[in-house]
Amino acid sequence: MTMEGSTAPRRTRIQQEKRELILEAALEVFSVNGFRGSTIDQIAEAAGMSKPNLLYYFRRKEDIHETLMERLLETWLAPLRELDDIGDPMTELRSYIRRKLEMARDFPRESRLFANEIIQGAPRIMPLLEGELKTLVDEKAAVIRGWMRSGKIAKTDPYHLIFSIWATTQHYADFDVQVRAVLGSDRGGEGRFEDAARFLENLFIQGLLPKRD
Amino acid sequence: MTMEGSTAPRRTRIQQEKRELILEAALEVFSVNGFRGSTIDQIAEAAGMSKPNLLYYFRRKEDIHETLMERLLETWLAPLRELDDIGDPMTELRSYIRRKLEMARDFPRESRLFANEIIQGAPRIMPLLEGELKTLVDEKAAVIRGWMRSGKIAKTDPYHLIFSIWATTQHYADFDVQVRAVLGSDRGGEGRFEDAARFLENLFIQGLLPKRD
DNA sequence: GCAAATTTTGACCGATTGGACAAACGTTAG
DNA sequence: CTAACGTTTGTCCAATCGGTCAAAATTTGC
Repeated sequence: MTMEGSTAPRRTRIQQEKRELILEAALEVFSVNGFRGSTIDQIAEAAGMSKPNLLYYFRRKEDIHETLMERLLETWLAPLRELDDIGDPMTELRSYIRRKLEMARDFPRESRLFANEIIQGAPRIMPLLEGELKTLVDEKAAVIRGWMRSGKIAKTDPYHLIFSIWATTQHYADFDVQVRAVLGSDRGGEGRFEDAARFLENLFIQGLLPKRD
Repeated sequence: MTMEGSTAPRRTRIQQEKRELILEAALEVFSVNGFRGSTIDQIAEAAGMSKPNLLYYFRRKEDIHETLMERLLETWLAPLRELDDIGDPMTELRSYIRRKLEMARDFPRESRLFANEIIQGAPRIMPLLEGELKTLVDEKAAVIRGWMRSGKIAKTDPYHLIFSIWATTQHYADFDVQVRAVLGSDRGGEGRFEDAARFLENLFIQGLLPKRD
Protein backbone atom coordinates (compact mmCIF):
# COMPACT_ATOMS: atom_id res chain seq x y z
CA MET A 1 0.00 0.00 0.00
CA THR A 2 1.13 3.49 -0.74
CA MET A 3 1.68 5.61 2.31
CA GLU A 4 -0.21 8.85 2.44
CA GLY A 5 1.01 12.13 3.88
CA SER A 6 -1.34 14.55 5.54
CA THR A 7 -2.03 16.48 2.33
CA ALA A 8 -0.41 14.80 -0.69
CA PRO A 9 0.25 11.12 -1.20
CA ARG A 10 3.86 10.13 -0.48
CA ARG A 11 5.62 9.03 -3.63
CA THR A 12 8.71 7.06 -4.46
CA ARG A 13 11.52 8.49 -6.58
CA ILE A 14 10.33 6.58 -9.64
CA GLN A 15 6.78 7.75 -9.13
CA GLN A 16 7.85 11.36 -9.03
CA GLU A 17 10.00 11.02 -12.14
CA LYS A 18 7.46 9.07 -14.14
CA ARG A 19 4.60 11.35 -13.17
CA GLU A 20 6.63 14.32 -14.38
CA LEU A 21 7.39 12.49 -17.61
CA ILE A 22 3.70 11.81 -18.14
CA LEU A 23 2.65 15.36 -17.36
CA GLU A 24 5.24 16.69 -19.79
CA ALA A 25 3.96 14.37 -22.52
CA ALA A 26 0.34 15.15 -21.68
CA LEU A 27 1.03 18.87 -21.93
CA GLU A 28 2.35 18.30 -25.44
CA VAL A 29 -0.71 16.31 -26.46
CA PHE A 30 -3.52 18.11 -24.63
CA SER A 31 -2.29 21.55 -25.69
CA VAL A 32 -2.73 20.61 -29.32
CA ASN A 33 -5.79 18.38 -29.37
CA GLY A 34 -7.70 19.45 -26.29
CA PHE A 35 -9.04 17.01 -23.72
CA ARG A 36 -11.57 15.16 -25.81
CA GLY A 37 -9.35 15.12 -28.86
CA SER A 38 -6.44 13.52 -27.02
CA THR A 39 -6.06 9.82 -26.25
CA ILE A 40 -4.24 8.00 -23.49
CA ASP A 41 -2.33 6.08 -26.12
CA GLN A 42 -0.99 9.30 -27.62
CA ILE A 43 0.19 10.48 -24.22
CA ALA A 44 1.68 7.12 -23.36
CA GLU A 45 3.59 7.00 -26.62
CA ALA A 46 4.83 10.57 -26.16
CA ALA A 47 5.99 9.59 -22.68
CA GLY A 48 7.67 6.46 -24.00
CA MET A 49 5.71 3.96 -21.97
CA SER A 50 2.86 1.51 -22.36
CA LYS A 51 -0.73 2.54 -21.71
CA PRO A 52 -1.25 0.26 -18.69
CA ASN A 53 1.99 1.57 -17.25
CA LEU A 54 0.78 5.14 -17.63
CA LEU A 55 -2.49 4.19 -15.99
CA TYR A 56 -0.53 2.88 -13.05
CA TYR A 57 0.55 6.45 -12.29
CA PHE A 58 -2.66 8.22 -13.24
CA ARG A 59 -5.75 6.08 -12.90
CA ARG A 60 -7.88 8.14 -15.24
CA LYS A 61 -7.28 10.42 -18.20
CA GLU A 62 -9.06 13.17 -16.32
CA ASP A 63 -6.60 12.95 -13.42
CA ILE A 64 -3.74 13.88 -15.72
CA HIS A 65 -5.60 16.85 -17.10
CA GLU A 66 -6.68 17.95 -13.65
CA THR A 67 -3.14 17.88 -12.29
CA LEU A 68 -1.95 19.80 -15.33
CA MET A 69 -4.60 22.48 -14.92
CA GLU A 70 -3.96 22.94 -11.22
CA ARG A 71 -0.28 23.62 -11.80
CA LEU A 72 -0.99 25.77 -14.82
CA LEU A 73 -3.21 28.28 -13.12
CA GLU A 74 -0.58 29.20 -10.55
CA THR A 75 2.12 29.77 -13.17
CA TRP A 76 -0.33 31.59 -15.31
CA LEU A 77 -1.45 34.10 -12.74
CA ALA A 78 1.99 34.73 -11.27
CA PRO A 79 2.76 37.75 -13.48
CA LEU A 80 -0.46 39.48 -12.50
CA ARG A 81 0.16 38.72 -8.82
CA GLU A 82 3.46 40.54 -9.09
CA LEU A 83 1.77 43.73 -10.24
CA ASP A 84 2.69 45.91 -7.33
CA ASP A 85 0.73 48.75 -5.81
CA ILE A 86 3.89 50.38 -4.52
CA GLY A 87 5.95 50.68 -7.68
CA ASP A 88 5.67 53.28 -10.42
CA PRO A 89 2.46 52.62 -12.41
CA MET A 90 3.94 52.90 -15.89
CA THR A 91 6.92 50.76 -14.95
CA GLU A 92 4.69 48.18 -13.31
CA LEU A 93 2.38 47.86 -16.28
CA ARG A 94 5.24 47.80 -18.74
CA SER A 95 6.97 44.97 -16.94
CA TYR A 96 3.66 43.12 -16.57
CA ILE A 97 3.28 43.20 -20.34
CA ARG A 98 6.86 42.08 -20.75
CA ARG A 99 6.47 39.18 -18.34
CA LYS A 100 3.27 38.08 -20.04
CA LEU A 101 4.92 38.15 -23.45
CA GLU A 102 7.87 36.18 -22.13
CA MET A 103 5.49 33.52 -20.89
CA ALA A 104 3.89 33.33 -24.32
CA ARG A 105 7.35 32.84 -25.77
CA ASP A 106 8.69 30.39 -23.19
CA PHE A 107 5.53 28.43 -22.35
CA PRO A 108 3.41 28.35 -25.50
CA ARG A 109 2.06 24.88 -24.73
CA GLU A 110 0.77 26.00 -21.37
CA SER A 111 -0.90 28.95 -23.05
CA ARG A 112 -2.57 26.70 -25.61
CA LEU A 113 -3.68 24.25 -22.95
CA PHE A 114 -5.37 27.10 -21.14
CA ALA A 115 -6.87 28.48 -24.35
CA ASN A 116 -8.26 25.07 -25.23
CA GLU A 117 -9.93 24.78 -21.87
CA ILE A 118 -11.49 28.24 -22.08
CA ILE A 119 -12.68 27.88 -25.65
CA GLN A 120 -14.43 24.67 -24.68
CA GLY A 121 -16.37 26.60 -22.08
CA ALA A 122 -14.02 25.93 -19.17
CA PRO A 123 -15.96 22.84 -18.07
CA ARG A 124 -13.22 21.79 -15.68
CA ILE A 125 -12.01 25.10 -14.22
CA MET A 126 -15.12 27.28 -14.14
CA PRO A 127 -15.10 27.49 -10.33
CA LEU A 128 -11.49 28.70 -10.40
CA LEU A 129 -12.35 31.42 -12.90
CA GLU A 130 -15.24 32.69 -10.84
CA GLY A 131 -13.29 32.34 -7.62
CA GLU A 132 -9.54 32.72 -7.51
CA LEU A 133 -9.18 34.44 -10.87
CA LYS A 134 -12.00 36.93 -10.38
CA THR A 135 -10.75 37.81 -6.90
CA LEU A 136 -7.24 38.47 -8.17
CA VAL A 137 -8.41 40.56 -11.12
CA ASP A 138 -10.79 42.55 -8.93
CA GLU A 139 -7.91 43.28 -6.60
CA LYS A 140 -5.53 44.38 -9.34
CA ALA A 141 -8.23 46.34 -11.14
CA ALA A 142 -8.68 48.31 -7.92
CA VAL A 143 -4.95 49.02 -7.84
CA ILE A 144 -5.02 50.23 -11.43
CA ARG A 145 -8.08 52.33 -10.75
CA GLY A 146 -6.18 53.92 -7.90
CA TRP A 147 -3.40 54.89 -10.28
CA MET A 148 -5.97 56.41 -12.59
CA ARG A 149 -7.59 58.41 -9.85
CA SER A 150 -4.25 59.84 -8.79
CA GLY A 151 -3.59 60.88 -12.38
CA LYS A 152 -0.58 58.60 -12.87
CA ILE A 153 -2.12 56.94 -15.91
CA ALA A 154 -5.02 57.79 -18.20
CA LYS A 155 -8.54 56.88 -17.10
CA THR A 156 -9.93 53.78 -18.82
CA ASP A 157 -11.59 50.53 -17.88
CA PRO A 158 -9.03 48.54 -15.87
CA TYR A 159 -10.75 45.21 -16.61
CA HIS A 160 -10.65 45.64 -20.35
CA LEU A 161 -7.09 46.88 -20.02
CA ILE A 162 -6.16 43.58 -18.40
CA PHE A 163 -8.12 41.64 -21.02
CA SER A 164 -6.32 43.40 -23.83
CA ILE A 165 -2.94 42.67 -22.28
CA TRP A 166 -3.89 39.00 -21.95
CA ALA A 167 -5.23 38.90 -25.50
CA THR A 168 -2.31 40.58 -27.22
CA THR A 169 0.41 38.64 -25.43
CA GLN A 170 -1.21 35.20 -25.50
CA HIS A 171 -1.92 35.69 -29.19
CA TYR A 172 1.77 35.08 -29.90
CA ALA A 173 1.52 31.66 -28.26
CA ASP A 174 -1.97 30.50 -29.23
CA PHE A 175 -1.94 31.80 -32.80
CA ASP A 176 1.76 31.23 -33.34
CA VAL A 177 1.40 29.36 -36.62
CA GLN A 178 -0.75 32.15 -38.04
CA VAL A 179 1.70 34.82 -36.88
CA ARG A 180 4.58 32.96 -38.47
CA ALA A 181 2.66 32.28 -41.66
CA VAL A 182 1.78 35.96 -42.08
CA LEU A 183 5.20 37.31 -41.18
CA GLY A 184 6.85 34.89 -43.55
CA SER A 185 10.22 33.24 -43.26
CA ASP A 186 12.19 36.47 -43.13
CA ARG A 187 10.42 38.23 -40.25
CA GLY A 188 8.85 35.18 -38.59
CA GLY A 189 12.01 34.05 -36.82
CA GLU A 190 12.77 34.42 -33.15
CA GLY A 191 12.99 38.18 -33.62
CA ARG A 192 9.22 38.37 -33.83
CA PHE A 193 8.97 38.48 -30.05
CA GLU A 194 11.32 41.46 -29.93
CA ASP A 195 9.19 43.24 -32.50
CA ALA A 196 6.02 42.34 -30.63
CA ALA A 197 7.48 43.60 -27.35
CA ARG A 198 8.43 46.92 -28.91
CA PHE A 199 5.04 47.31 -30.56
CA LEU A 200 2.98 46.38 -27.49
CA GLU A 201 5.00 48.56 -25.16
CA ASN A 202 4.48 51.47 -27.49
CA LEU A 203 0.78 50.78 -27.94
CA PHE A 204 -0.04 50.52 -24.27
CA ILE A 205 2.25 53.28 -23.10
CA GLN A 206 0.76 55.72 -25.60
CA GLY A 207 -2.70 54.52 -24.74
CA LEU A 208 -2.07 55.05 -21.05
CA LEU A 209 -0.21 58.33 -20.97
CA PRO A 210 -2.07 60.64 -18.62
CA LYS A 211 -3.72 63.54 -20.37
CA ARG A 212 -2.81 66.94 -19.01
CA ASP A 213 -6.05 68.81 -18.36
CA MET B 1 -26.91 9.57 -60.53
CA THR B 2 -26.58 13.09 -59.22
CA MET B 3 -26.06 15.66 -61.93
CA GLU B 4 -22.95 17.75 -61.64
CA GLY B 5 -22.58 21.39 -62.61
CA SER B 6 -19.38 22.71 -64.09
CA THR B 7 -17.98 23.85 -60.71
CA ALA B 8 -20.30 22.76 -57.87
CA PRO B 9 -22.53 19.70 -57.80
CA ARG B 10 -26.16 20.46 -58.60
CA ARG B 11 -28.35 19.84 -55.56
CA THR B 12 -32.01 19.33 -54.91
CA ARG B 13 -33.98 21.59 -52.60
CA ILE B 14 -33.84 19.03 -49.80
CA GLN B 15 -30.12 18.59 -50.23
CA GLN B 16 -29.52 22.29 -49.90
CA GLU B 17 -31.68 22.58 -46.81
CA LYS B 18 -30.27 19.52 -45.10
CA ARG B 19 -26.70 20.45 -45.85
CA GLU B 20 -27.27 23.84 -44.27
CA LEU B 21 -28.84 22.17 -41.27
CA ILE B 22 -25.82 19.91 -40.89
CA LEU B 23 -23.32 22.74 -41.28
CA GLU B 24 -25.14 24.76 -38.64
CA ALA B 25 -25.07 21.83 -36.25
CA ALA B 26 -21.45 21.06 -37.07
CA LEU B 27 -20.46 24.66 -36.36
CA GLU B 28 -22.00 24.32 -32.93
CA VAL B 29 -20.15 21.08 -32.20
CA PHE B 30 -16.78 21.70 -33.87
CA SER B 31 -16.43 25.19 -32.38
CA VAL B 32 -16.56 23.74 -28.88
CA ASN B 33 -14.78 20.41 -29.17
CA GLY B 34 -12.48 20.90 -32.12
CA PHE B 35 -12.25 18.46 -35.00
CA ARG B 36 -10.82 15.44 -33.20
CA GLY B 37 -12.97 16.01 -30.15
CA SER B 38 -16.21 16.05 -32.10
CA THR B 39 -18.12 13.00 -33.28
CA ILE B 40 -20.45 12.48 -36.22
CA ASP B 41 -23.10 11.27 -33.77
CA GLN B 42 -22.96 14.57 -31.88
CA ILE B 43 -23.42 16.53 -35.09
CA ALA B 44 -26.18 14.23 -36.32
CA GLU B 45 -28.06 14.59 -33.06
CA ALA B 46 -27.63 18.37 -33.07
CA ALA B 47 -28.99 18.39 -36.61
CA GLY B 48 -31.89 16.16 -35.65
CA MET B 49 -31.11 13.28 -37.97
CA SER B 50 -29.59 9.82 -37.92
CA LYS B 51 -25.91 9.27 -38.52
CA PRO B 52 -26.33 7.35 -41.80
CA ASN B 53 -28.64 10.08 -42.99
CA LEU B 54 -26.03 12.71 -42.25
CA LEU B 55 -23.42 10.65 -44.06
CA TYR B 56 -25.68 10.67 -47.08
CA TYR B 57 -25.13 14.42 -47.39
CA PHE B 58 -21.48 14.52 -46.31
CA ARG B 59 -19.59 11.32 -46.96
CA ARG B 60 -16.87 11.96 -44.43
CA LYS B 61 -16.50 13.93 -41.21
CA GLU B 62 -13.67 15.85 -42.80
CA ASP B 63 -15.88 17.03 -45.66
CA ILE B 64 -18.15 18.85 -43.21
CA HIS B 65 -15.22 20.53 -41.52
CA GLU B 66 -13.66 21.44 -44.84
CA THR B 67 -16.85 23.06 -46.14
CA LEU B 68 -17.18 24.95 -42.88
CA MET B 69 -13.62 26.25 -43.01
CA GLU B 70 -13.89 27.35 -46.64
CA ARG B 71 -16.93 29.48 -45.90
CA LEU B 72 -15.44 30.77 -42.67
CA LEU B 73 -12.29 32.24 -44.10
CA GLU B 74 -14.17 34.50 -46.49
CA THR B 75 -16.43 35.89 -43.76
CA TRP B 76 -13.50 36.18 -41.49
CA LEU B 77 -11.31 38.24 -43.76
CA ALA B 78 -14.11 40.47 -45.07
CA PRO B 79 -13.54 43.25 -42.50
CA LEU B 80 -9.86 43.50 -43.37
CA ARG B 81 -10.64 43.53 -47.10
CA GLU B 82 -12.83 46.56 -46.52
CA LEU B 83 -9.95 48.53 -45.04
CA ASP B 84 -9.75 51.24 -47.64
CA ASP B 85 -6.72 53.07 -48.89
CA ILE B 86 -8.81 56.06 -49.89
CA GLY B 87 -10.62 56.85 -46.64
CA ASP B 88 -9.29 58.75 -43.66
CA PRO B 89 -6.74 56.53 -41.86
CA MET B 90 -8.05 57.02 -38.32
CA THR B 91 -11.65 56.49 -39.42
CA GLU B 92 -10.72 53.43 -41.42
CA LEU B 93 -8.85 51.79 -38.57
CA ARG B 94 -11.51 52.69 -36.06
CA SER B 95 -14.27 51.12 -38.13
CA TYR B 96 -12.10 48.08 -38.81
CA ILE B 97 -11.80 47.55 -35.07
CA ARG B 98 -15.53 48.06 -34.68
CA ARG B 99 -16.39 45.59 -37.43
CA LYS B 100 -14.03 43.02 -35.95
CA LEU B 101 -15.57 43.40 -32.52
CA GLU B 102 -19.04 43.08 -33.98
CA MET B 103 -18.03 39.82 -35.58
CA ALA B 104 -16.76 38.56 -32.23
CA ARG B 105 -20.14 39.46 -30.77
CA ASP B 106 -22.34 38.14 -33.57
CA PHE B 107 -20.34 35.12 -34.71
CA PRO B 108 -18.56 33.76 -31.66
CA ARG B 109 -18.84 30.16 -32.86
CA GLU B 110 -17.09 30.99 -36.11
CA SER B 111 -14.35 32.71 -34.12
CA ARG B 112 -13.90 29.69 -31.88
CA LEU B 113 -13.89 27.31 -34.84
CA PHE B 114 -11.08 29.33 -36.35
CA ALA B 115 -9.21 29.55 -33.04
CA ASN B 116 -9.46 25.79 -32.60
CA GLU B 117 -7.99 25.19 -36.02
CA ILE B 118 -5.10 27.59 -35.45
CA ILE B 119 -4.28 26.33 -31.97
CA GLN B 120 -4.08 22.81 -33.36
CA GLY B 121 -1.42 24.01 -35.75
CA ALA B 122 -3.75 24.76 -38.67
CA PRO B 123 -3.31 21.27 -40.16
CA ARG B 124 -6.18 21.81 -42.57
CA ILE B 125 -5.77 25.45 -43.63
CA MET B 126 -2.04 26.05 -43.52
CA PRO B 127 -1.84 26.69 -47.28
CA LEU B 128 -4.56 29.32 -46.98
CA LEU B 129 -2.68 31.10 -44.21
CA GLU B 130 0.55 31.21 -46.19
CA GLY B 131 -1.29 32.12 -49.38
CA GLU B 132 -4.50 34.09 -49.34
CA LEU B 133 -4.16 35.42 -45.79
CA LYS B 134 -0.53 36.46 -46.06
CA THR B 135 -1.18 38.19 -49.39
CA LEU B 136 -4.08 40.16 -47.96
CA VAL B 137 -2.20 41.18 -44.83
CA ASP B 138 0.86 42.16 -46.83
CA GLU B 139 -1.34 44.33 -48.99
CA LYS B 140 -3.08 46.05 -46.08
CA ALA B 141 0.16 46.42 -44.14
CA ALA B 142 1.51 48.34 -47.11
CA VAL B 143 -1.54 50.62 -47.01
CA ILE B 144 -1.03 51.25 -43.31
CA ARG B 145 2.63 51.87 -43.82
CA GLY B 146 1.72 54.45 -46.43
CA TRP B 147 -0.43 56.24 -43.86
CA MET B 148 2.48 56.20 -41.46
CA ARG B 149 4.88 57.60 -44.00
CA SER B 150 2.54 60.47 -44.80
CA GLY B 151 2.29 61.26 -41.09
CA LYS B 152 -1.42 60.47 -40.80
CA ILE B 153 -0.83 57.97 -38.01
CA ALA B 154 2.07 57.21 -35.72
CA LYS B 155 4.87 54.99 -37.00
CA THR B 156 4.73 51.43 -35.71
CA ASP B 157 4.83 47.92 -37.05
CA PRO B 158 1.72 47.48 -39.22
CA TYR B 159 1.80 43.68 -38.91
CA HIS B 160 1.80 43.68 -35.14
CA LEU B 161 -0.86 46.37 -35.24
CA ILE B 162 -3.09 44.02 -37.20
CA PHE B 163 -2.23 41.14 -34.88
CA SER B 164 -3.17 43.16 -31.82
CA ILE B 165 -6.50 44.15 -33.36
CA TRP B 166 -7.22 40.51 -34.14
CA ALA B 167 -6.17 39.43 -30.67
CA THR B 168 -8.11 42.00 -28.68
CA THR B 169 -11.35 41.65 -30.62
CA GLN B 170 -11.40 37.88 -30.98
CA HIS B 171 -10.64 37.59 -27.29
CA TYR B 172 -14.24 38.56 -26.56
CA ALA B 173 -15.48 35.59 -28.58
CA ASP B 174 -12.88 32.92 -27.84
CA PHE B 175 -12.42 33.69 -24.15
CA ASP B 176 -16.01 34.72 -23.57
CA VAL B 177 -16.58 32.52 -20.53
CA GLN B 178 -13.47 33.91 -18.88
CA VAL B 179 -14.46 37.49 -19.64
CA ARG B 180 -17.93 36.92 -18.20
CA ALA B 181 -16.57 35.10 -15.16
CA VAL B 182 -14.18 37.94 -14.35
CA LEU B 183 -16.65 40.73 -15.00
CA GLY B 184 -19.25 39.03 -12.84
CA SER B 185 -22.99 39.04 -13.24
CA ASP B 186 -23.36 42.82 -12.94
CA ARG B 187 -20.92 43.93 -15.65
CA GLY B 188 -20.79 40.72 -17.68
CA GLY B 189 -24.09 41.29 -19.48
CA GLU B 190 -24.53 42.39 -23.07
CA GLY B 191 -23.08 45.78 -22.19
CA ARG B 192 -19.62 44.28 -22.05
CA PHE B 193 -19.25 44.71 -25.80
CA GLU B 194 -20.06 48.40 -25.52
CA ASP B 195 -17.42 48.76 -22.81
CA ALA B 196 -14.93 46.81 -24.87
CA ALA B 197 -15.61 48.95 -27.95
CA ARG B 198 -15.04 52.13 -25.98
CA PHE B 199 -11.88 50.80 -24.40
CA LEU B 200 -10.33 49.44 -27.61
CA GLU B 201 -11.15 52.54 -29.60
CA ASN B 202 -9.49 54.65 -26.96
CA LEU B 203 -6.46 52.36 -26.70
CA PHE B 204 -5.74 52.18 -30.41
CA ILE B 205 -6.57 55.80 -31.18
CA GLN B 206 -4.24 57.04 -28.45
CA GLY B 207 -1.61 54.55 -29.52
CA LEU B 208 -1.83 55.74 -33.11
CA LEU B 209 -2.07 59.49 -32.75
CA PRO B 210 0.66 61.01 -34.87
CA LYS B 211 3.35 62.67 -32.82
CA ARG B 212 4.02 66.27 -33.66
CA ASP B 213 7.71 66.69 -34.24
C1' DG C 1 20.81 -12.24 -0.47
C1' DC C 2 16.11 -12.36 0.02
C1' DA C 3 11.44 -11.20 0.93
C1' DA C 4 8.28 -7.56 0.32
C1' DA C 5 6.88 -3.87 -2.23
C1' DT C 6 6.84 -1.54 -6.44
C1' DT C 7 6.83 -1.26 -11.40
C1' DT C 8 5.94 -3.05 -16.07
C1' DT C 9 3.70 -5.81 -19.37
C1' DG C 10 0.38 -8.41 -22.42
C1' DA C 11 -3.96 -9.89 -22.87
C1' DC C 12 -8.36 -8.54 -22.57
C1' DC C 13 -13.10 -5.95 -21.97
C1' DG C 14 -17.18 -3.29 -23.18
C1' DA C 15 -18.21 1.14 -25.25
C1' DT C 16 -17.62 4.33 -28.83
C1' DT C 17 -15.71 5.73 -33.08
C1' DG C 18 -16.04 6.69 -38.41
C1' DG C 19 -18.10 4.68 -42.01
C1' DA C 20 -20.46 0.95 -45.41
C1' DC C 21 -24.54 -1.08 -47.21
C1' DA C 22 -28.76 -2.85 -48.68
C1' DA C 23 -33.39 -2.50 -47.84
C1' DA C 24 -37.31 0.42 -47.01
C1' DC C 25 -39.55 4.63 -47.59
C1' DG C 26 -40.94 9.12 -50.07
C1' DT C 27 -41.40 12.02 -53.89
C1' DT C 28 -42.19 13.34 -58.35
C1' DA C 29 -42.58 13.46 -63.45
C1' DG C 30 -44.92 11.34 -67.13
C1' DC D 1 -50.70 4.70 -61.42
C1' DT D 2 -46.11 3.72 -61.67
C1' DA D 3 -41.35 3.72 -62.62
C1' DA D 4 -37.36 6.25 -61.52
C1' DC D 5 -35.07 8.79 -58.46
C1' DG D 6 -34.08 10.80 -54.01
C1' DT D 7 -34.11 10.09 -49.05
C1' DT D 8 -34.04 7.63 -44.63
C1' DT D 9 -33.23 3.85 -41.65
C1' DG D 10 -31.40 -0.42 -39.20
C1' DT D 11 -27.81 -3.30 -39.17
C1' DC D 12 -23.32 -4.20 -39.32
C1' DC D 13 -18.08 -3.64 -39.36
C1' DA D 14 -13.22 -2.94 -38.13
C1' DA D 15 -10.62 0.25 -35.53
C1' DT D 16 -9.99 2.78 -31.57
C1' DC D 17 -11.37 4.33 -27.15
C1' DG D 18 -10.71 4.38 -21.75
C1' DG D 19 -9.77 1.25 -18.52
C1' DT D 20 -9.00 -3.62 -15.88
C1' DC D 21 -6.35 -7.47 -14.30
C1' DA D 22 -3.26 -10.96 -13.19
C1' DA D 23 1.19 -12.29 -13.92
C1' DA D 24 5.95 -11.17 -14.72
C1' DA D 25 9.90 -8.24 -13.93
C1' DT D 26 12.25 -5.08 -11.16
C1' DT D 27 13.54 -2.33 -7.24
C1' DT D 28 13.95 -1.65 -2.42
C1' DG D 29 14.55 -2.26 2.63
C1' DC D 30 16.76 -5.11 5.74
